[in-house]
Amino acid sequence: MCSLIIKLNVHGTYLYIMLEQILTRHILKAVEKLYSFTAEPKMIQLQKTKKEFEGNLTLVVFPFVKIARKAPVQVAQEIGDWLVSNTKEIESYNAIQGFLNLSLSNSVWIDTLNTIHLTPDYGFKPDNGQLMMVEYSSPNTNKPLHLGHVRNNLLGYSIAKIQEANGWTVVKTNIVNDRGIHICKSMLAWLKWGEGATPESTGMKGDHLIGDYYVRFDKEYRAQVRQMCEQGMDEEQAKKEAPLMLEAQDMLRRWEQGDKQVRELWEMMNAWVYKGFDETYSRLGVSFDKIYYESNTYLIGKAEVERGLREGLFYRKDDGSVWADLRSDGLDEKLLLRSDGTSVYMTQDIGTAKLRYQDYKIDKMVYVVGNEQEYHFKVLSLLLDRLGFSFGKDLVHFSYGMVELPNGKMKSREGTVVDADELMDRMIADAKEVSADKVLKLTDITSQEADEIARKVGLGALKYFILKVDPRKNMLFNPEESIDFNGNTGPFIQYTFARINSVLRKAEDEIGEIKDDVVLNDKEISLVQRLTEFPQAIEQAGAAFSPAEIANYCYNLAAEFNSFYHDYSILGEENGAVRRFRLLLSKSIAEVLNRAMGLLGIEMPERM
RNA sequence: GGCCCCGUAGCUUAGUUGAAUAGAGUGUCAGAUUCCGGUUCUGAAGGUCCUGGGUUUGAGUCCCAGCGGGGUCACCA
Repeated sequence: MCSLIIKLNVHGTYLYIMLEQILTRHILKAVEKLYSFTAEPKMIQLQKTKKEFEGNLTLVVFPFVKIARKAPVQVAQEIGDWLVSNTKEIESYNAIQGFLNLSLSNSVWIDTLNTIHLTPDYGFKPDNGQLMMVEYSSPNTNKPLHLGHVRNNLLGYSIAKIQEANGWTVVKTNIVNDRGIHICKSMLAWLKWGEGATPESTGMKGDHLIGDYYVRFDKEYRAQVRQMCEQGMDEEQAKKEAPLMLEAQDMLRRWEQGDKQVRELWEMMNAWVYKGFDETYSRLGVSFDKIYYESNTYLIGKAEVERGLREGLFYRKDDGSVWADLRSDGLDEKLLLRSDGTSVYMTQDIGTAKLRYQDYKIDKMVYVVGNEQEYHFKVLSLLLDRLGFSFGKDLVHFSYGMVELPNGKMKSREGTVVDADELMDRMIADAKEVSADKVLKLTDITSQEADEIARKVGLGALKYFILKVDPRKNMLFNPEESIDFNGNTGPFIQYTFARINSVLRKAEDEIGEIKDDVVLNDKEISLVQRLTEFPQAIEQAGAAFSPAEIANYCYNLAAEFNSFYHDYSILGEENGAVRRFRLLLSKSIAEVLNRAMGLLGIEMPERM
């Protein structure tokens, strides 16, 4: 029997032509024979049959009604008749209005499941020979990571995994904003009020220690401004002339001049922060292949802007500032160098791009940055294109919505943030509490294993909570309400996985390829059909830059399995052939769930 | 004000290229479980898909206008 899934061996990997494509071909042929019309594949609209109707896949026949010049039902019947008598995959049909519901033969499903089982990397595409760089995280070094960064990191890591599954070679990168006035503020506050405090002396994580001085600076600075206003000074003027601000600016100048003392302090404090970040990243389970620092790229950016100036791409105003005129592209004029010659954010991004382009053959550049910076990336795209970077024009700004608290936006300076480290601690503690009595039932478990399970479940809940929502949407996080562990959540899917594994452990020797002698029930068919949708889910998630689509797929698959599991026994099934089928089905589902959740950066516990 | 994004059950949300009676979760109420592991399953209740036009055999989805929310338009990053 010819396999329904055609396998083409290309460099050791498989290409799939799944159910829909096979059926599409059959239908094209049917239309050709019946109506002497060569239809385009685009006209074949196949969708999953709704559960209130009989069938697996449904053809929408409206597009052919005009060609056939017959009533929709009649067209559906004619195509249905043709398919049943001329193909071996389609066993029966029913036609309701303009909808042709097709039922596939039992052996199709068995063959499909066997193929999925025997295919390594099922659902993943072969190498497309192209390189995609994904920039994400991009922290400032003056404060610890908060919930907003968590969303960024999870989205960035996940999209990198998803694009890898779509055949790209992905380089994950991070641009650390390690220079600028904000860092000088932390440094200055530490000098003034730190009394030599170090992470070692205080027992604090370095990033938190520095963050406290950033907050301290702001507090003292505002007090100064208030005082100056009380003495009759205009607020705008006070903000500019407050001694603390002047000192910070002076420090930035000394930094730019390479002042030894300032540079040493800067390096010491940054090292503390990096150590703290590394810990957070590692707990969060994200990583980078290459890290860039703005202190290394801003000068390159300046040089690029000056080259653009020489080549007539940009122009200089009387005060010495350098600008790009983007009005012909519907945008405005954009500052590239200040009148004192120093660089701005845009300059740095140009420099970073240049350096990356030297380091890698980038075919596609993706920036994972909040939607508040959409204008910036529109401009950056135009500027890079003008400067001759091939990836500039088609760069992707993977723009995502803000995480809001019940009382509005998070503000680091005001201390109204949900700290990333604390949040992870809390999630893991919650997971531990929720599972405490259940884990105790697993008598052979060590406390170390229990901790590991709590870690996976707690982080799984957090990650899924964030990744399941459409990245474009702003999301609300209420610190008062804990993240759920029931319903459409990470632990729900993890639990399904753990449960399947529990079954499989008891029948390992029975798992393997199955023969064509089992008649499947509706839920089994539906589950196999779900499995066939996995490659599509990956493709769509990649095209739409949406980890949420993977999360959705996982939920539907897990929910459907649980319903099946409730209705039918696997190990208790007496018919050996049926039992073997159910075992293989369960195993395939567990594998797909595991791989899919892996694309979200979520680890799956074997037991929980 | 210009430009961009969002608006679906009380809350959180799914709904790719238009397609059958708009799906879930949560919360509320009512049930199931001799267990292969109840973080499960089944059911009830809950909808002017922001509003009004338009295109179409067919609109939550596409187009136009408006309303509401957010963002952005810095010699900040």
